[in-house]
Amino acid sequence: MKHGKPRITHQREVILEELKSVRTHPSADELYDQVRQRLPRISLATVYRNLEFLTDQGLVQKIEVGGRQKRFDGNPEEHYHIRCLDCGKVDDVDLDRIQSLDKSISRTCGYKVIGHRLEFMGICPECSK
Amino acid sequence: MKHGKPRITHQREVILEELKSVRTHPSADELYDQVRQRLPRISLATVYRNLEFLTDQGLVQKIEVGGRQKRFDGNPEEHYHIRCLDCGKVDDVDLDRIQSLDKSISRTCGYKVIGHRLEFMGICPECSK
DNA sequence: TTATTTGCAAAAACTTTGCTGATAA
DNA sequence: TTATCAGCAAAGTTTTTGCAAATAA
Repeated sequence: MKHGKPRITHQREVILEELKSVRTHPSADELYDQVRQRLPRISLATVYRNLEFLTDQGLVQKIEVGGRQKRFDGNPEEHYHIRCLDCGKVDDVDLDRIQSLDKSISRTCGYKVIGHRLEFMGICPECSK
Repeated sequence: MKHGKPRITHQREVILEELKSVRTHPSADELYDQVRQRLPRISLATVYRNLEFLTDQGLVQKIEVGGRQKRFDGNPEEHYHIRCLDCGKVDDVDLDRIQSLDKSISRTCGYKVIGHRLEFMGICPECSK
């Protein structure tokens, strides 16, 4: 974005590995806690900067679901999520991306449609009990 | 939520009127600027508190699209939005709510599905020029 | 060597909260 | 009258940034 050739730093590798190792969709500070178990002296700013970097590189994705904090997903493929309205957990949803939506909206709204984001909301099995 | 019988204050009325009067989807501070033209001594905290109140009452809705700030919509009916990736503007999208999605997800993911949110992303006509 | 990255601290951006006086009913 | 609400200021939460030291290549 603003710099020259990116470097592969240890922090960067560990952040990517840890994010890819979980199926949850952690916020930056949750991932920070996780990464600190391997790199106790890492800073939260480094986690934020690298999550931004990895997102720009297309290696992970930033997901902006409801709630206050942004979350990150080790799977860069576009897919949909469901969020528990009780505990806030975010899971993946098994539904093919609906390509036809973008085309149908392009025809009606005057925007150049680039993509869409679909998020389901519900109560997870644990919270349902 | 925590109080007894709500009152109809002047601030509350003006905030609701102003939000209903625009088709944009202002953030709290944008609406604050707008409302201040009629109530110069209102505080941003009052705007935040009343937007929360009006949302709880189902008179408006809080929309949590991409970007940093939450936005508010004077139309409480569920509908979809499209956001310009260039200027950040949010418009309504003319597409019926896809009820079938919730049912199909209920069958596959174990969640009790309550609803969904669909947001399109694109470039608005002005930014396309 | 040297340009990029880190850690730290400070700032920024956005939102919520405590308190006292004002006000709707 | 009185419980709710507003305004103000302060604090809380999340994210970003400036800078000097560390480091990948």
